[in-house]
Amino acid sequence: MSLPHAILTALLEKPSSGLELTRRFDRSIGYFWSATHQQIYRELGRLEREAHIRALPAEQPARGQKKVYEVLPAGRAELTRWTAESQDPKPLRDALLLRLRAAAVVGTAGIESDLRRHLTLHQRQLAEYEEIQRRDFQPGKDTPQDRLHHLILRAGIDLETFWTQWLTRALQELEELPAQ
Amino acid sequence: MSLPHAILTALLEKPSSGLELTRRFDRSIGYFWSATHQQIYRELGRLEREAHIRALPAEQPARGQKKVYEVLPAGRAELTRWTAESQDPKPLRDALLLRLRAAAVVGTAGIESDLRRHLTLHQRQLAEYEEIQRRDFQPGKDTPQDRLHHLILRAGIDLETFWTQWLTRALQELEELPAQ
DNA sequence: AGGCTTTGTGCAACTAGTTGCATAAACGGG
DNA sequence: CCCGTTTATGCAACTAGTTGCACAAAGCCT
Repeated sequence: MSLPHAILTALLEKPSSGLELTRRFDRSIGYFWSATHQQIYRELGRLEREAHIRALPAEQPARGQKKVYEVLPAGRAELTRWTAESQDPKPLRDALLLRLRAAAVVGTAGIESDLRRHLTLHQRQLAEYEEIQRRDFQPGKDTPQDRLHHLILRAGIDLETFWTQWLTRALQELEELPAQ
Repeated sequence: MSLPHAILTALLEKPSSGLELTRRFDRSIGYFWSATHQQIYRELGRLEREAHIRALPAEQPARGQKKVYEVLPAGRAELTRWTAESQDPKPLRDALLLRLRAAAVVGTAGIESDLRRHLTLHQRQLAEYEEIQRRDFQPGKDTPQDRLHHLILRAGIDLETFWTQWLTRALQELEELPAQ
């Protein structure tokens, strides 16, 4: 139930077309709420129907024609409401931990290479986040917005740090285990 | 695509009925792959149809009658295959980070109390994990199974530690922010 | 014996996300 | 001017997870 709110947030930051949104999701909001262009278009349709957003007037709004959306007051109100609403954290769901648990029963053969691959991916993601931090969060920039964005980025950095450390340890443990 | 494998793992650890599985999910596997009893029954049905598991012979298998399942060789083979298979980590999806990003646009009013609530919940979960660690992982127990289970538990502990630290910092930052 | 709660199983409808494909305009090169 | 690529929009079918409810047996209390 969060995709519409992710879109409202993105559109408030800057009115955009479906494709522009898709690209921006790939770079920023998508780091913690990813979406495909199909999802985004479907949701834009819904939000427009509910009068939370509207397409900016264009000359010839035809198929294959860029359509830029902006948020209406009702949309902003809904986002404000949702943001302040109390929501339960949803339980962790991680296939890798599950696989390790399965490996404890059927044997660890073959899982090591995938752990190594995951480690590389998380290291890469961590490097990307740190690059963003270096580039976008110089000591000078310090508006409330910057501080919040930095806080969110820090969550990403810390999570990726956790995974790289944990995976390193996991690989070490696997090595010490008697071969099965 | 992991629930059937979670169930196979649980059944290999110990043959069980649907309700027993549900309870065990609440205490162990469910910490990283939760499921409701409805999901579990549906999946048990599927797994039985595909001959990955079978119900242990009972006198009168009627509705409202306990049905204990065990894993068949084909089921174990499938679990072994899945465990060793290469799988991409799925991108982070976290509503709280999204809400904070929204708050950067529409204002942080009202979000603080929920952050505090989340902090309490994560602290509680952390305490629960640490209790399990104390109880189930004494220095003596050191079979390969124990080591893998401990490794998984440590992931849970480290994740909850991350969240408590990050939320503490987030609350601190919010306080320092000019009221909106 | 009659009703009340617990144990156990399960269906049906709904919601959210994913995958695969279709379509059209615009643009750039030969 | 045709033709392939890029930009842009979108539908349809599928998969997975959630929510709400139903129903039967068994035990337990009075």
